[in-house]
Amino acid sequence: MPLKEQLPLFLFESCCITLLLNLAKLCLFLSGMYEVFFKKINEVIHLTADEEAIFKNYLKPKKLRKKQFILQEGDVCKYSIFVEKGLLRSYSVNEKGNDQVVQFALEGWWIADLYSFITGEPSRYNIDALEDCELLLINNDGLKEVRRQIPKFLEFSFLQMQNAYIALERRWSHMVTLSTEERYNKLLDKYPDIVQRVPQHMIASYLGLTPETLSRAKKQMTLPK
Amino acid sequence: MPLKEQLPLFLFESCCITLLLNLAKLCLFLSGMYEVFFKKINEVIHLTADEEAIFKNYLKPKKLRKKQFILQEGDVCKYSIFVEKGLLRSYSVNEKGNDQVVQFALEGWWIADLYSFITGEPSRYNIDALEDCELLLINNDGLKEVRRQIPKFLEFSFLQMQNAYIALERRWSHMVTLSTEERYNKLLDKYPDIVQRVPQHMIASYLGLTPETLSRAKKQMTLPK
DNA sequence: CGACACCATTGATATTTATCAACGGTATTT
DNA sequence: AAATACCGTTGATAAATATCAATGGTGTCG
Repeated sequence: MPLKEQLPLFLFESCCITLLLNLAKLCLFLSGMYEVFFKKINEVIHLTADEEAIFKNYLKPKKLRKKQFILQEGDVCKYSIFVEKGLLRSYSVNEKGNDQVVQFALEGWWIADLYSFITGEPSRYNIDALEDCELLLINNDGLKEVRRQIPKFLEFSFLQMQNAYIALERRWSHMVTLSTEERYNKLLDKYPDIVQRVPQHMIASYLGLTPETLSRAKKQMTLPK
Repeated sequence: MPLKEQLPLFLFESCCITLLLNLAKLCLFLSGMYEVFFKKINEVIHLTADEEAIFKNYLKPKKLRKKQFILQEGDVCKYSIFVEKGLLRSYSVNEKGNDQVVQFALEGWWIADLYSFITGEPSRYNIDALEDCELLLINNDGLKEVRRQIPKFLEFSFLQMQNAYIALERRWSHMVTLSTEERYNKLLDKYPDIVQRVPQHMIASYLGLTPETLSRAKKQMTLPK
C-alpha cells in the first residue's frame, strides 16, 4: 500500500518537500561539520578519502550552546574535543570560588583535560562554551584505533603534541620573564581574536592576574606616550 | 718483526696489561653507558637486540664535568640530551643578569630546548652540568631515522611527549594555584633527590621565587606547629 | 518598561614578594 | 694555610599585586 494512497496529495507533497529540505540540511551539516577538522590535519599529513571516512566513524559531532558545559569538575574527561566553530574555555575553581582560566580553544584547536583523559581520573577542570559551538568529540579508544588504522595519524599526534608542549613552554617563559603589560601585548599580538571575543576578566585570569590589575595595566599603557 | 723482539720482555708485558685494562674499561664504559637509556625505553616499548643496535648508531655518548655547558644561549640546540648519570639544568638569564631555572634533568630524563631543536633557531637557554654527567646525545635527523626504522619508537616518542605535556601542565597549575610553601612541599614530595642535590637558590628560581623568599618560607614552615 | 545579571573601572588598603645590603659559614682554589 | 667564591640567612625597605568596596554602564529577560 503506497503512502500516496493514504494521504491527500498536497500533504504527501508537503512531506516530500520537508523531507528533502531536511536531507539537504543534514548533508550541509555533515559536510560542514568536518571541514575545519580535516583541513587542519591535511596541513600536516595527507589523508585519502577512505582514511577520512575511517576517521569519521570515530568522530561524534556535537553542538553546544553558549554557557553549556562539555566537562565538569569531578567528571572523567572522556573526549578529546575539536572545535569546528565557536570558542571553548577550560578553567578550575579555586578555594575562594574564583575561576582560574587555563586555556581557550578557538576554531581549529583541540582541548581536553589530558591528564583525566589518559588516566581516567576525575577532572579538576571545567570546560564550557563562551559562544555557540560546533564540536567533534573522539574518545581515547577511538584515537588509538585511528592511530592503529592510519599510522600517519600517529605521526600527526606526535607532532601536534610536540607543538603543544613547545607552546606551553613558551607561555611559561612569558609568564615568568615578562611584565604584566608585555604579557597582555603578546596575547594581543598572537591571539587578537581571543581578546576581542572573551570578557576581559577571563583574559586577566588567563594571564594570572586579577581583573582589577589588568584594567589598571591597560590604563597605564594608554596614558604615558 | 714481532714486537716482542724490539722491547725488553717486562715492558712488553706491561703494555699488554695496560691495553687489556683499557679494553676492559672501554667495554664497561660502553655497556654501562646505555643501561639507563634502554631500561627507560623498555619500560614502555620492547626493543630487540637488533633494534637497540640500530639505535646505538645514532647515539653519541658524552661525558660532561660539573659546571660545563652542553648548550649556551645563542647556539642552536643540535641535540636532544639523555642523562645516563648526573644532573643537568636549563636556565635563561634575564635582563638583570639573574639566572632563571627552567628545568632540571636527573638520570633517566631527557632535556633540550625543544623549540630551538625543532626550528633550528638560536636558543635562549643555557644547559649546564650541576654534577659530573654521562650523557647520550642524538640529533634531530638521528631521531627521525630511528623513528623511521623502528616504528615502535614513534609510539614511544608520542607517549613521552604526552607525558611531558601533562607534567608541564601540572607544574603550571601548581604555579598558579598553590602557595609558595605548598609548591616547595610538592617538589620535596615528588623530587626529594633534586632538592638535596641542587643549591637552594636554584630551587627557588625553579619555583619562581627569589632565594630570600624561599629561605623565609622554609623558616615559616618550621616555626609554627 | 523595569529588574537584574554581568562587567569594567576606580579608590583605599592590605599582603606578598622583590630588592638591596650585610653577615657568617663552608667549600674551593691558589 | 690563606684567599676567594659561593651560599643561605636575616633585616629594612620598596614595588607589585591582591583584596574589598563602590559605581556606572550595558545588555538580557520577564
